[in-house]
Amino acid sequence: MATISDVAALAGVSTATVSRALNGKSTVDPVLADRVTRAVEQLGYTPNGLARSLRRRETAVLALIIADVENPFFTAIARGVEDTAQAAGFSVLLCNADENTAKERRYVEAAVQERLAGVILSPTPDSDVRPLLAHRTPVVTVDRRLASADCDAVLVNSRESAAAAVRHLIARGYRRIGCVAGPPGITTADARLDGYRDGLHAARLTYSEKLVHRCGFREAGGREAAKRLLTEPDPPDALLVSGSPMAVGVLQVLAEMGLRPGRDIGIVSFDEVPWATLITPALTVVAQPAYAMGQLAARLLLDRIADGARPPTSTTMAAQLIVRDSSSRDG
Amino acid sequence: MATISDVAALAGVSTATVSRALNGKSTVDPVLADRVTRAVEQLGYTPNGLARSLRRRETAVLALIIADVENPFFTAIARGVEDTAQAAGFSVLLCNADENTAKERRYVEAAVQERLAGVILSPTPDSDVRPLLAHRTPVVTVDRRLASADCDAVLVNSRESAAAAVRHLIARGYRRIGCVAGPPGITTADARLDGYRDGLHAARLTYSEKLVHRCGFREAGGREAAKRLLTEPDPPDALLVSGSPMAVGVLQVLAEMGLRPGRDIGIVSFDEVPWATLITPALTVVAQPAYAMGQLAARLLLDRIADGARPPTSTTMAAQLIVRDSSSRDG
DNA sequence: TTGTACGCGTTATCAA
DNA sequence: TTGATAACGCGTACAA
Repeated sequence: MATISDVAALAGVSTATVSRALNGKSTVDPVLADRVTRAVEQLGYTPNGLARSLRRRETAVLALIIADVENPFFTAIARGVEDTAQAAGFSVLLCNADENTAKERRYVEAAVQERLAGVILSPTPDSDVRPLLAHRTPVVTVDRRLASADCDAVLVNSRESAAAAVRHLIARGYRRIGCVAGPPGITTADARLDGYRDGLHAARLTYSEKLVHRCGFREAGGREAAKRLLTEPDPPDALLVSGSPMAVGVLQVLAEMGLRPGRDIGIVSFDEVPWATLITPALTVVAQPAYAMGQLAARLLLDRIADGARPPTSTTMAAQLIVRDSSSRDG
Repeated sequence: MATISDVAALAGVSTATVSRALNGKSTVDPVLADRVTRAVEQLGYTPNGLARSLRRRETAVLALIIADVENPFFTAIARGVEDTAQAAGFSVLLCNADENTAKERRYVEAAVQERLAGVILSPTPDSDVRPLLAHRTPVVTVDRRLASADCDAVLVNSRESAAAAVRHLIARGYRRIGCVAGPPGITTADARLDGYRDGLHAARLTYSEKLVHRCGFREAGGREAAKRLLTEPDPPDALLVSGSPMAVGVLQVLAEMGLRPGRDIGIVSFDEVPWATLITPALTVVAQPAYAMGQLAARLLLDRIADGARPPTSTTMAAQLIVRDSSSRDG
């Protein structure tokens, strides 16, 4: 593969001149610049990004470490990150941690090794970002917050929106409201559960552990939770569900049991999905601004890459309750 | 940040020994190896992947360039690629080309610059992989085929499965079958349209351009197509749809027009989705083995990275028609 | 404005 | 087995 020396030789100039001509830093004689351009074309020369990064001591690559690539919420974040990064000339290394601490750790270490410019992470309870901090790699968390929070965070008002969802269900006449929550320790899961309690409390309804099931965020978790909660002696008459893959599982079980959302059991789920209005009754959701969250996370990270000294910020974005018929008795 | 020299100095050995101790290539005196290990820990040393790649003249990073990160079909591919790559010690740079030639070209050039080990690509009609081939970067196409096909390809029997879907609709009594197809030039879109014609032809049904609408693969495309086809004088009584985001658009329009899938209009869509059984009637689909396609594409690429000389292969995987009620008059 | 020469942090070669 | 040293390909002082 052609190197800068080959170009220099063919153009009859020094490598320094080639470098300058290509990077347009210093001014070079138009005649020489032209010779360089020709030589580049003739040789099909492409600068070696590795050598360049090594020399410049910086990379134009971000890592985005998310819990599940197949969850539309996270892919929307990814698109937001990617669009923003791309516009700034950065690439994005998408890492699927798969809710798996070991995989996440490998990715964190790879990010350090490859000297990536920064990392956007949706952390789990056992996330360890110390390798990143130790090497001064900027970190921004998205969706979830880190216990040892010494970095920027982009969050959603999960607690408030969960409470609002519960209040909505109560207003619609549901009284025995259950909660399908994510695993303990995951900050959004905990926050939504807190909001759920807040909502009950505000209406003087009593909280019961029998109405709560904590499970994985995927379809299987939703199935498991629905089966468990709905076969109890005194089952809930409504459910707050903590994500769209979970909601798929819950809705499947309801169908199998012959329960109709809305009429038989009120349903509100986190995350807007394209099929929300295709099912009958349509699904009431708490829509999180995933794309905007990704954009903001990327902007914060790029910002911090440019200025490492800025104090950490924490931004909370508002989710929006979209009322449809799955939370209405006559839906 | 600590370098290999720092480690060498602290351990009282040469950098060569440190390198050998860390890479376990040659055998080193256990005593020295131990001193190195301590020094590494004490300094929090992490090898510089850039310098290593530069010296070794190879990278352990693949690029996956796909048309749309928010399309579940592609994210399933991505997961297959990622799992396989990860197991082999490779990272995956996920690039969202967004059905946009310019973005794709930037990514292709970045792959060359960064000397990535290989590229997996779902090409558009104007994809240009010459920069990759020119630099001997291995390429595997997935889902779609490249005109100038000098690389491995992982495909689906799109034409046959489209024909099978049409035969199924005919067997269910639909006679005026329409097709919502992707943009011209995209090989899967063209193949599915060919299969659609095959299916009609086998049943001696006449093909009419009035029954075909070509549009983008996203929700908006599906909406546009459905509106157009269903407001014609003699509208279709069934539709073959070329992907799940498209299907969402089509189904929305049907709902708005008060048409019930199955009874009023038979529907078969490409790509299995988790919500297929949640809608009423449940959606008949042509399920493509996306995850397996991703796995295979990654394996082929890794294989070719190891042995560039192997002749190009083309693998076709079978899609599966999953019959549900949206293609049944009494569904 | 241009060229020389050095260093970025590794790994590989070659002697010892 | 170990160490000194030369690349890998580029950017950039510094001198001309």
